[in-house]
Amino acid sequence: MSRVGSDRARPTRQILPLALTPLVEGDLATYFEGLANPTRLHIVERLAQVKEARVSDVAMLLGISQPRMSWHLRLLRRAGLVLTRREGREVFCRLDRTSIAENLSAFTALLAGDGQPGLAESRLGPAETINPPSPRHGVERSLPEVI
Amino acid sequence: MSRVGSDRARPTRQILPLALTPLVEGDLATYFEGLANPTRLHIVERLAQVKEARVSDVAMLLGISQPRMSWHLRLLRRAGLVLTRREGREVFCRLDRTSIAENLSAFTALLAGDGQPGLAESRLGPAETINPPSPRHGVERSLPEVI
DNA sequence: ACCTTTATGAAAGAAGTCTTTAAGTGAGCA
DNA sequence: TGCTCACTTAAAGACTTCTTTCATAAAGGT
Repeated sequence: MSRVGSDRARPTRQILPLALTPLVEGDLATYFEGLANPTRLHIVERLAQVKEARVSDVAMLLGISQPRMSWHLRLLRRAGLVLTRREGREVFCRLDRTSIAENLSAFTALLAGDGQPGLAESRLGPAETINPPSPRHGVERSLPEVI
Repeated sequence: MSRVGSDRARPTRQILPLALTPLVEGDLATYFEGLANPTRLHIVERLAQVKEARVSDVAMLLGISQPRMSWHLRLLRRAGLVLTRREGREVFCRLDRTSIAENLSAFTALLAGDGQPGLAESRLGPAETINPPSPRHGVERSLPEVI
């Protein structure tokens, strides 16, 4: 996409006036971008097992260089997946479980079909009986306690 | 990444022998890649509201060209987010809610710290009392019913 | 002050994503 | 058979992401 700023820069949000921004999709896309890479998923996996760890320890354990670790850490922070904290000359990172939970439940809300139905019933295919008739059939808003 | 094959091609899985593949990270990264783009999130959002819809209807509603729709549909299929079905000369698409739920719970399992602890307790930071002491503190394996 | 350790930043190049235009495929209809 | 509709695929180019190498900053020990 476009964002190149210094960490908290978001593409869509930054340009459009607040009232017109899609909001949800922009933020969620940034969030999932943080997870859309094997290296970053490895980092997340490690941090999930260990609560908090020194940046260089994680880098060494995953066998990646220091600048590379730093790059991915930046994306992870921007995505709201990881928090970092300086202590002396070391930096510790850990999962931002609150933000993670918020984004996940925003996503499940999206899956549940929240928002205006758009091309609702009128634009359904001919053979339209795949799912049994239920007001909003599938996804449920369970999971808000995923932290 | 690398995958360019004809839709179901996955990078890591395809090359390494089955027993040695990282599995989780590779698949999850592909899955999240499908969600890491505003256009695709819009498609997913629409499909969540409507169960099933003609490809061209979704494209028109989102104001994107047909090839562009097709491109994103391919990534969505590869990510296990969307299923398509041909009927006559029209193609209908819908969310693959089973696959979505599987991937989401794989992710929450990862967040819960499943797998060997790696650099576990020995590598924790000095001021280590951010979270109250609980066996595996945060994320819970709730959500398997997210379809 | 100097030196060491650790983290971040910048630049450059390879690789990947995304979009458009144009061509190809499959299914229905004349 | 030919024509049209509804999609998919190919090719090319613009733009991003990712990685490496080199340089800078920040903190602490000597």
